[in-house]
Amino acid sequence: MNKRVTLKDIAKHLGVHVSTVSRALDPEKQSNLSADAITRVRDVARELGYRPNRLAAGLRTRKSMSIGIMIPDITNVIFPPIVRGIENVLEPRGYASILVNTDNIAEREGRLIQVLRDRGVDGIIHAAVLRDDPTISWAADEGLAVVTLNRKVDGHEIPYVINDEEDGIRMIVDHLYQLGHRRIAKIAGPQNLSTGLLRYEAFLQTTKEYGLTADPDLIEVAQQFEEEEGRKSARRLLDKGKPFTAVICANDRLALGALNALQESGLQCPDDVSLTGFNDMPFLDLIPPGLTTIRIRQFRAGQTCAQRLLDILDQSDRQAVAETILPVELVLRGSTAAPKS
Amino acid sequence: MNKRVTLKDIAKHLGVHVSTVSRALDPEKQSNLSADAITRVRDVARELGYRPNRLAAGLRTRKSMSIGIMIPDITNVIFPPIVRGIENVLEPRGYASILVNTDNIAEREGRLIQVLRDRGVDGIIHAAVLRDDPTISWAADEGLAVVTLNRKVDGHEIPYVINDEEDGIRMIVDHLYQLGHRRIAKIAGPQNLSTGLLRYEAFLQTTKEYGLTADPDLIEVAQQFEEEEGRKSARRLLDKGKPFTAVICANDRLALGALNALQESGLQCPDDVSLTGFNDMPFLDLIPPGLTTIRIRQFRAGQTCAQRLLDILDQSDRQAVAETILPVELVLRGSTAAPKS
DNA sequence: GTGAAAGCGCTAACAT
DNA sequence: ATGTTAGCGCTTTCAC
Repeated sequence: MNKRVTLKDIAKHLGVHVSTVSRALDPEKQSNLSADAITRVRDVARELGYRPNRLAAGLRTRKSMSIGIMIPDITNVIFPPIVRGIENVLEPRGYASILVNTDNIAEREGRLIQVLRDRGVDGIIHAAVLRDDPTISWAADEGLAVVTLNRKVDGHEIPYVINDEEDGIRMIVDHLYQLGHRRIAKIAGPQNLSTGLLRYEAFLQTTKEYGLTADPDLIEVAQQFEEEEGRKSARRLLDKGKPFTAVICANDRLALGALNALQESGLQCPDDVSLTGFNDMPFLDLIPPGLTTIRIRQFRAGQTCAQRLLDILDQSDRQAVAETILPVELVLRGSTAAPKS
Repeated sequence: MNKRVTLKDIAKHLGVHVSTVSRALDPEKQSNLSADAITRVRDVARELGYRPNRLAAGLRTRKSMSIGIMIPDITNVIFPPIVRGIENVLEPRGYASILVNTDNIAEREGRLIQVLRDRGVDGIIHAAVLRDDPTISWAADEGLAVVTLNRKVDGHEIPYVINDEEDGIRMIVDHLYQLGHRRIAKIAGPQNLSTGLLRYEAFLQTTKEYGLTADPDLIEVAQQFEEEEGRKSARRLLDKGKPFTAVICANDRLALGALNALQESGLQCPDDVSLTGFNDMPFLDLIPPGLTTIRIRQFRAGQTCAQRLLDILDQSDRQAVAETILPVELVLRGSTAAPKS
């Protein structure tokens, strides 16, 4: 356990002042130093195995070169690609990321923002999707650079990156409509999450445009984006006895749960009921009958978010592209077909 | 963008010295302070919205209260639960984690260890599984607390947490043997990863114990733990023309690829060939015919690793439980059955 | 072109 | 029980 080499050590070694060493090691400041001094410092630095102490530098410059990533839960398969996308952009620029999981609990989210701030992060990418929380606005007010993913925060000019949820739902409704479906049920996601709300609203809007009757009995709202909730919701739809030929689910996991419920009731997908998801999770293509879904480019969303954050960090005026809407894509698989009748 | 409240601000507010404020806010140091002073400081701290600057504290105490987590790739579904398990233990204790992805590239791994050290992490949990890299030993030598997951580092008393790979393979071989399989093929994983090597060695050892002939023509070594490699390896096995009734794959992804190759060749699983994986990835149960596999408790592995790291961090003597072997579990599904005859 | 000095915010001896 | 002083390692004015 040898003590770490500091600027002072290098300075002592060369008989120069620490500030000289500091300058020699900073590409920006080398201009006003003798070329000779620069090389000598660099050589000794390498020789002694010098590594800068970023905490000390950060304390002085008030830039920690670290950012916080807030997501609901890394074990949810849609988030790892987002995280990787973010790091793909940030890491080459010298930023480290501190990852925190909010579990969609407001209290936890608030606490974690504090934690991130205490650690001096320069910015936060907020991919957790609670619709109403005051803390993130507060963080932005406090001077932290913030970009949200999948959400707009009302009353604040916090830049956001969202996927085109509405277009996704539109493509699904259109696809089902073209196949001949007219009685389309909906299993919506939690309405306190922006994705849940947006997809639900888009469903209502689009079905209306297509002249489909919005039968309240054909709509269920799941409390969580989880298989079990999808199962229960589908059960409730079936129990009501109202006929339907297709079910649009707010995400893939709800759809997988619904699929399970249908099968338990002896219904075949897509023969008896067509089913759609949203997200295009990994491995979804391997699960029969293959879920028709909307593909979101999670990796790219992460990259884009990170780029927006860098934009803000680079230009101190804090003005950056306010809105970015990423395109989504319809993926056709075996779970949708023309209704029998 | 208001400037942050510091200890000095509180001190000025109360007309006391910063050190008094510092002490009043530190639960450990409150003993030798008047109860009155403590409450007054706390009240003002809350009133002004004081938040400690951990970078400054860390610079002074040489403890950043942050740790590094090194994994190959967070988008690999087996790692998120590990990460969550780690944070489940570390976060309540006030540690933040910096996550880095090595992509199993030695050069990248070395660089990232440096990055973590530059940021003053107190320790590293190393869940990347390259078998030979000098850098992690170097980090341990430098005084960083290190725990590895899934790997022992030779010649260093670095504590490690591993899953009982050998027992897993043994259970699989036994299961297939009981079913009546005698000609068992193997698709091994990359041999530069400890899991790849350990599972391969366990296969050789166990089949020998069971008196099964180790036909080199029934063994393929995949270059990556990926579906496509599994597919190719299975293809090569089939092309050789040697008969086999079962294939033990080094992990689930290789097995899924192999399954694909079998099906393309018109072979049914398990009717013509039984197939096994390793890990029990999420959603694996939904993919037909259901892969018989070994379940690893990833979340618990993460928790255990974190606990070991805390052990080291807490007791300065750096002596902790050197080895932890976690039990694994056989999960029977539809991909294994008795050979046709 | 380089040195001196100050200070980021905090903690930890050492006083009193 | 509290104040004084020093310093973690770095950057950055201001001198010369």
